[in-house]
Amino acid sequence: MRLYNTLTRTRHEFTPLGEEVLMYVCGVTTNDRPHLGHALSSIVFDVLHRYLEFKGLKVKRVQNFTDVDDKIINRANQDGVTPEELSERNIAAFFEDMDALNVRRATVHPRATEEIPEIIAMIETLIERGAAYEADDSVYFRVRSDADYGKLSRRTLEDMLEGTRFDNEEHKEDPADFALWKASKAGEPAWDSPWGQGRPGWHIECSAMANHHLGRQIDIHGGGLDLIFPHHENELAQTETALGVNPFSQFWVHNGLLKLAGDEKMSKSLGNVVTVQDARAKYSSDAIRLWVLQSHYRSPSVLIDTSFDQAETALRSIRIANNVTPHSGGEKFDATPLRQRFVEAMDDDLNTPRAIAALFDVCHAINREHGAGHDISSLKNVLSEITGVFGLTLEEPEQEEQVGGITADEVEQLIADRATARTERRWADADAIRDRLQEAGIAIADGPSGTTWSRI
RNA sequence: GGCGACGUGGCCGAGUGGCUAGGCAGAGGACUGCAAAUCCUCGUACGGCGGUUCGAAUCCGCCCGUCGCCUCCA
Repeated sequence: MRLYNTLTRTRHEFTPLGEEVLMYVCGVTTNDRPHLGHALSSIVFDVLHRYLEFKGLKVKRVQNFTDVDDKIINRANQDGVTPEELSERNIAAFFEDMDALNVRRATVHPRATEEIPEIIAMIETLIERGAAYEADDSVYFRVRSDADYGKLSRRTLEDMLEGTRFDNEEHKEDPADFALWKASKAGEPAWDSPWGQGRPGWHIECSAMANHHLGRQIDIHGGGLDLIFPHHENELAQTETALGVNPFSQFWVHNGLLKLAGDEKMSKSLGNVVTVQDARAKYSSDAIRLWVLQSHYRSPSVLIDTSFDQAETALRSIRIANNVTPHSGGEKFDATPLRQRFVEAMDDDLNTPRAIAALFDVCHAINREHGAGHDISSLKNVLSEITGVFGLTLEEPEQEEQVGGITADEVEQLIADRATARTERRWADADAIRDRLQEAGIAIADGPSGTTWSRI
């Protein structure tokens, strides 16, 4: 398959370096519950993982938690809890939300605070190599020591310095240098280090965790577009310098960001953050995933008020096709060309919108060919392969028993009553029963072999 | 200021030179007692102005508009 690589700004053929695909995806900072942007990113890399497995590859995926930083400390103080408690709570929330969205867990979910020895060791290596220096109990990366610095975000140090105000309160040699280790203030979480009590900088965590769990060179490094600079630029510089490897990651894969109607960015300051919890209270995980996958992963995804409703409606037709039971006999329909369309779309830089078009065509073919008396078992197999890669469960939405909630037995009884009314041509009575069922959230369909029903 | 992305039919959203995207909404038809679902058919879209070309949504130039990053960020 071909994948777009932010480092080269082109698409090229993806081949893992070793027997297993090594993939590192930047996870969340545990200062709050996950929002839809986190869900979007997690779903994208979950689908990439699933698709690589579909292609027969073994995948080891690591997704970290940044569980110590300024935002966590501030938020914990504000909420009157310890940073550890806050992180613990939000890590639990992350798993709760992502599990609900059917995002498969990574092979390893390391936490920065549990990787302090690895982080310190890497910082020491950087100092030994002359790429880092201690100043005022903190340690900084010497950006000028890396001739390649800026290659991922394609900006030069001059670009960065121009038009940017660096705070120079710290004792940096160069304003563009960044912290590897931060001396802690009183009352802040702190670990012992050769430079005194402190905590790791943001970027070095990922370098250390990727190295610890995946090795010195990896295949795919993922994250949101907003992480390219400075996070990934710095992570790349550190790792390539410390480990003497180039490239640290074959592919840098970045997902586009979630936007709201009116091209507005979702952000705390605008007060428009939609949490995963809020979204899944109203919509199925399938609808959220389908919405995410209906636009290309590198494009910005614009969430409008009808987005999830549209996805729910679209999903119903996929479920209907999924519920069709193939005839045992009949001419066999060959689903290979449709499967091929799916594969070609996914092979082309994970083009899920085109892959979804193939999925809907599979659904239409199921209905059409089954209606024509053909054997659709191969279509059903392809449908299940595709929905598996997309992580769609196709479960009927669990609906609370509505006002005048109704049991299955009662539904069967009402349908029987209606059948009687229909044979007696009492159409008004029959329609009244149908209306009543509809109000209770039951849809019925009259088919050649009788009436079937489902909760809507 | 630097770097980058984008502007597609009512809405969402694929598509990098000729060949059906797809979804939602809508219209007509088939089926049905009527529906629902399903199936068939339909919209001839590509910000504007030029240019290149036999041919452009797709390449080039200019203009208009929108957005992202530039040490909080998936």
